[in-house]
Amino acid sequence: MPELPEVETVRRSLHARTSGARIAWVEAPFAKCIEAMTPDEFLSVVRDRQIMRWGRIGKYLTTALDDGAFLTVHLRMTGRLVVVDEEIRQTGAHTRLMIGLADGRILRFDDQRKFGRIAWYPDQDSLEEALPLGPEPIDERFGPEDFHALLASRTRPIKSLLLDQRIVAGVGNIYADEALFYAKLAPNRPAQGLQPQESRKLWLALRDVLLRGIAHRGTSMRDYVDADGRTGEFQNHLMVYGREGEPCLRCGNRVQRIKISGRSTFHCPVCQR
DNA sequence: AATGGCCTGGTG
DNA sequence: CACCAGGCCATT
Repeated sequence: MPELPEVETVRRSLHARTSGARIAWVEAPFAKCIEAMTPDEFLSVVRDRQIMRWGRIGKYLTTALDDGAFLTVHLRMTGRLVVVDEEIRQTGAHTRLMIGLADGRILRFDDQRKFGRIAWYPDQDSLEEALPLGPEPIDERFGPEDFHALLASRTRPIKSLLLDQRIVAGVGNIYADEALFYAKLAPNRPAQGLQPQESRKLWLALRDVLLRGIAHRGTSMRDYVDADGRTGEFQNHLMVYGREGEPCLRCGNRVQRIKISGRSTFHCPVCQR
């Protein structure tokens, strides 16, 4: 499930492979994956444009084109954006969109569950307006007091806030559970009940686990691979996520699974308080 | 704030 | 055969 570290890993591999490439053609076996446009309309705005650089905002991949326009790609659950070297238009079973590059390669968007979306924006302002996201937790300008202020006025469980992209951008189910584990906080604690020293611990844990996720090139539970088709390896370093019934790696008690905001939530009821 | 819909492959 | 996974959006 691509969260901030996975999307950042894809961004890096895409940038290394496709910056400077020119778009030649588009084919959309699943037209709905393009937001608010038909495939023909999409082709008309991206044709012959050069991909300048790949960026990331929260879980959105962004790409700047040479005419000032931007594309965004959201992989949602099962989306993959891979660069295919063969000139053959080889279609995978779940290929939803192909962006043909002038050099013969293909930027292929595969998505088993059809949740992922690509969008085009004429400029940076319209892009930012369309994505009302909170601050990046790994942004240097995002301090512990900023984080505490976001939590102070809210009654929802702390985990719900971590998952809310308008509060902080990029955190999903895996890294939320991991950060709460490292901060030793129960996921259902009301956000406003956190003491400044507790929110500071969570701030630290969140940044740490996201940066380590990036360093390990993301978590591959089932579908996730980067633009080169490589899996990540942070799944080998998870403390609680997916470990229901197994011993807590800190205290030995059983990891429990509960539901918060309709999401499976893995935690240790003994050392997370 | 909580719930349902979008989706499809895998599981019980 | 029913149900679950889950990010995000729309609806209540």
